[in-house]
Amino acid sequence: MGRVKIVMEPITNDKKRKITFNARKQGLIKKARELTTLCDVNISMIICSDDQENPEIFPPDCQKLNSLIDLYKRNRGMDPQRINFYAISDYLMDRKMKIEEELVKAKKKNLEAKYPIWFDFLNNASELQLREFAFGLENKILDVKSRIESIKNFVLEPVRFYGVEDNRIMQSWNPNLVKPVTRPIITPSSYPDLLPNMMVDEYGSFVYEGHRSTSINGAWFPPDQLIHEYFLVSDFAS
Amino acid sequence: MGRVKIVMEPITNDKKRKITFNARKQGLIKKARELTTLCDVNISMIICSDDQENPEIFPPDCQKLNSLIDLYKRNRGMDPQRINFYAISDYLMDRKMKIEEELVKAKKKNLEAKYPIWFDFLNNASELQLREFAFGLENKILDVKSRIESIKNFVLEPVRFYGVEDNRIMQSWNPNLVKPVTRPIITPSSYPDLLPNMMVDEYGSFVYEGHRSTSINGAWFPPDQLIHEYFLVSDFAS
DNA sequence: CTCGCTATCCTTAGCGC
DNA sequence: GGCGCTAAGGATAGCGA
Repeated sequence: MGRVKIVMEPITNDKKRKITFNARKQGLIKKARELTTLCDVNISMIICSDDQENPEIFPPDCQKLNSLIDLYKRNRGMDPQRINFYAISDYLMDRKMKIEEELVKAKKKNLEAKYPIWFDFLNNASELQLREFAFGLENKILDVKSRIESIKNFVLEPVRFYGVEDNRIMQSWNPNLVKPVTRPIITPSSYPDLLPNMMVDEYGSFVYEGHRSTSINGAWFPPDQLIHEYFLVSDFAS
Repeated sequence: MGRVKIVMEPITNDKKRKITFNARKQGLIKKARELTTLCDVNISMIICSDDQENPEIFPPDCQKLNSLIDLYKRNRGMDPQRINFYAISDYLMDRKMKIEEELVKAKKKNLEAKYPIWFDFLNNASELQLREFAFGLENKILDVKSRIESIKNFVLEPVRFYGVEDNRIMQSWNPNLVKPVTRPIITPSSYPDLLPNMMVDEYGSFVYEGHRSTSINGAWFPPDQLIHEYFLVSDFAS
């Protein structure tokens, strides 16, 4: 966009937010219209801002909007097994995009630098230093890649729900099969970047929207580590 | 977008359409997510393609989607006066954007030419020719401007519904007050660029989705001319 | 508030793997 | 099918009228 790169966080300035809202709303609707035209698909959209009295809709024809809503409700809306499946994946999608953005930024920086710093470094470093440095870099790359992959896989499939019973990790595709926790107690302060609604129950499990998540050997795992851990233990769990 | 300018018409090539659909769907969802984050608004979206079994939704959390649909239904969906108001405005929005695109293109062309042709023309033309030419240009500009304005005003407000009774134009904000036509008969072939579903009834009125539009003194008016005509006669009609 | 402008960032069509 | 790349078109933040 123009002039500066935009950081993805709520705009606090009222006037600026309103202007941005109108501009981007127009853009969004144009994109939806284009997708509809180009690919012959049906799109319905409801945009609801506190500043506006009425929700904005696309397409402008109410009947088409309603018929698509009905179609959706018939296919999926009434299926209780699907409800809430994507509650966490939304959060993870943000994380994934942020990580990928960082990767792209890092790549770009390297390209822009075009190695002049590298040659200086090479001339002044011992072989051991170089090996250590390369090893550290490779580890970092692997780390980032595996985190991206685990998040990607996790997002592409429906979210699994986790619980802990008798020191074994329980997981299920159906939230109803994971024993719900009735009394959430503590918000874990050691991980301030956790899901805002995530809490810890009296058994030491993560709780999200009434269902247990997991803790392993008494250690707390932020959601992405938790997923990674799941992939590690899944081989001998099934 | 890349390499070539895209014409806004359905993509017939199956593979290409699918690829474009996926790419643009991603983009659309990203834009929706950004708007949500930046401006703190609620957006719900259902994307339904024939190629996919399930409709794609945004946000991925069904509950949020459902609650926004409910909010919309409470506010507007049940209001019969609003149903169908925007059926024509969708078409007009396309027309408006096409006209504006042409304007921009023409402007650009003039700028790029940077007047060399003009000076040649000026040197070889008589004063009368110049005056006539200027007059013609001014008229064209006014014409385009008024068409854009009328379409713009029309789109910004709810669509009015038209009918003809006793040689007088009838218009109403409520489609139920315009006498519906029960037997649509002829598709007007003289205006191939009319709304695809628009037809002419036995009384010589345009018919769109069961409601009369208008004809004046036996002449057919394409939708935008029709609107222009409405604004001209409205002064002494009320 | 709306419009136009412009610099800059973002999206994406086409291509190759 | 997907991924990565690149060039071109498109969107838009900030500003001024």
